[in-house]
Amino acid sequence: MEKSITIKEIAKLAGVSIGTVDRVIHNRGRVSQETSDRITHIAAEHNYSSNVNARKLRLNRNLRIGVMLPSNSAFWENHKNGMISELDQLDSMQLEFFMFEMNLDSMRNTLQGVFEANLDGLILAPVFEEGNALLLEKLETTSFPIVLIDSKIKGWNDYLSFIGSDNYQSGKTACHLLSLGLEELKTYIVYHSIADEQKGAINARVEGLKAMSLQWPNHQVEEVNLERNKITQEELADIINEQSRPTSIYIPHSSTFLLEKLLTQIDRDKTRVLGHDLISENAKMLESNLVDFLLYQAPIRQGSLAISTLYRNLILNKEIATDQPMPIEIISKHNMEFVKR
Amino acid sequence: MEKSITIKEIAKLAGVSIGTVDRVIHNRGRVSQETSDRITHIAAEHNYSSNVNARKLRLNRNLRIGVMLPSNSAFWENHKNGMISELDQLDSMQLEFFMFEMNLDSMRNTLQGVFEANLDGLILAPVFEEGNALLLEKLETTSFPIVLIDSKIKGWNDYLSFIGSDNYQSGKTACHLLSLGLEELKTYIVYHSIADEQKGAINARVEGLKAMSLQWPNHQVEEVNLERNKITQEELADIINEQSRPTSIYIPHSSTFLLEKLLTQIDRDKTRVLGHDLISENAKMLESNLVDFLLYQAPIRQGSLAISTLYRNLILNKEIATDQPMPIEIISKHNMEFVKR
DNA sequence: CAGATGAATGTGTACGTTAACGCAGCTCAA
DNA sequence: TTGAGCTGCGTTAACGTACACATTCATCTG
Repeated sequence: MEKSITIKEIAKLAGVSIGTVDRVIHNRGRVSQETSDRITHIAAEHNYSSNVNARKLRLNRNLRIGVMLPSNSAFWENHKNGMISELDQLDSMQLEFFMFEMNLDSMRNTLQGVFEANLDGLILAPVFEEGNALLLEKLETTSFPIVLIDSKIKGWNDYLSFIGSDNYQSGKTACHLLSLGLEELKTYIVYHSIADEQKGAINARVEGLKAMSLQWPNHQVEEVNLERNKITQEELADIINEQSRPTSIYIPHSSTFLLEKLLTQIDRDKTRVLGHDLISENAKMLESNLVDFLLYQAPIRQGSLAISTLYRNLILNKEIATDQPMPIEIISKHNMEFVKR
Repeated sequence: MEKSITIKEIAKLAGVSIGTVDRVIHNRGRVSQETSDRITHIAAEHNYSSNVNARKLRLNRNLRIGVMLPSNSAFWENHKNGMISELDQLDSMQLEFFMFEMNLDSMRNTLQGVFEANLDGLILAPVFEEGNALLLEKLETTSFPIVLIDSKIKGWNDYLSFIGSDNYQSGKTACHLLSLGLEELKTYIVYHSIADEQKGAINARVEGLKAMSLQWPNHQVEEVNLERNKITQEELADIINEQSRPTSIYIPHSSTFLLEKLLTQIDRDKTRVLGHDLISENAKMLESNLVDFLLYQAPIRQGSLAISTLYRNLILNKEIATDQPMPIEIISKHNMEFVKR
């Protein structure tokens, strides 16, 4: 943390005024090539970086950070809360939310808003895959840093940082927890009311679980989509209860709480249940022992990390890791209250 | 984030110069009571808070943060790394380490160093209980903020913030994981080479596990202290293997890795194993399936949180939560690589 | 050759806070 | 009576950056 050289010192070394140095540093032109080179060289040599406080004092304005998320989903509330509370702990930044629906028109509109807003940075959850082409068009022309959250965009890696967890791996973790201590197992992967924006994550999780289950011949896996298979929760409960083997239910998305009927009617002594995401409805189900574990990607922390990432980049001028993987947390009734931070 | 009033504005409102306002704010005296009251009143009314950037620019010095930890323990390495990497992401602070041994003389010496060092803040792990009286003496006279990490000090609550996890609760979590899916269970709590500074934590964990096990009559718990009971790992392995019931081994401290002999000789199909702390030796044991789970209190995050807490308090002048509980993380082979951050 | 043009560079000021310094006017002991 | 010291206050120079504006000087135009 040695002090960096100042523009004043550079000016003296280069034999010019600080105005000239300033023009070079912000390349605002109007400086001869010669002088410019000399200054650039000196700055590099002493690895100049601008004094954060002086700059902030001088500019005396908030950076405007855009947040572009799907609207109307409990899933993103925690991310938002994380961002807001982190912001509250920092300074010099303000948030502007741009919510989009999962369709092309909405995406187009929202994008227009985002890129007219004259932002200094953007936090983006590119979970609407069909809209990514639209996104890419715009993203390629931007100059401000972009933090991707939850998902990446195929074929584009000009982002500042990615924050998210590895869903494939969390599927494997799920498998491990479900089969722990058992000699044979039948696992039902149950889908119900899946939100579009979660589809990518769900697929990866299921693939992870399946891959892991193959390593162990006594573990049979079956997928049940309540809507598509036209089966009620009661009917499924009956099927599960008829199984002679130990069974487990894996719900690879956040709407675990919608399966209350199913879970109250199965034989919980014989069936282990694992869901995703610690939203409050799901927390209640842990509490009442309807669910054994939830896997959790710490959305509050993801949100706060997204903000602090931009703070560190834009305000403190720090290097940022391209990938910031989030841990997959295993939540049981007993550690849940400590996880919410 | 509306802008606060500036001293210049206060000065104008109070009809005095900024110098006077400054003296009042930093109560450096030499101001009449009348004037002082008037200024205080105006400042409060407009809830003045000093501009962080201007102050930092003016002072232009690093805050000196002391870190007081037990020396020579792998357990604290992660905390330190967390602090250092967080510091690297911030600015205006520098660390000074003061390590102590677990005896009164060392504690006395270290304390002397700490309080002669003219610090602006302190991060303290008060894990040497016998030394707490010594600590208290000094702490009561200090003016700088203190962040407690890992443990609190009985009868003293004048700290800025406490960062740590609930060991009693993590014992309960352990019990839950160990008994999951089983109809009866014999759990061996195994102690081996306990470091003094972990004793408090260990007791709480064991209490948590025992309390939880009482809720379930088929769960019998036995404690084995390898040193005190003069029993070898091989002998214990034999005893465990003779059990007809399913068994589990709970190691409530970080030196799980020292029990390799025991763990290689037990029947792993019948015995579930749970340890603490994701130090690299333990990680290897997860990897090689000698251990099923590790409970983890995220020391890297504790370290970085301690630093950012002081940053937010000292530099950004933010309110700080008195308690910052850390989640108890459950680590298995499959999510471990994502936890190390 | 006066005057305009424009490129290259210097100057001045502001951002808000801090703290050293200075200046009256006063008290009080030598 | 003098001057040392105190009280209450104002003034001012930094801190480093950013940017509007001013200055210089060479070149070009009519």
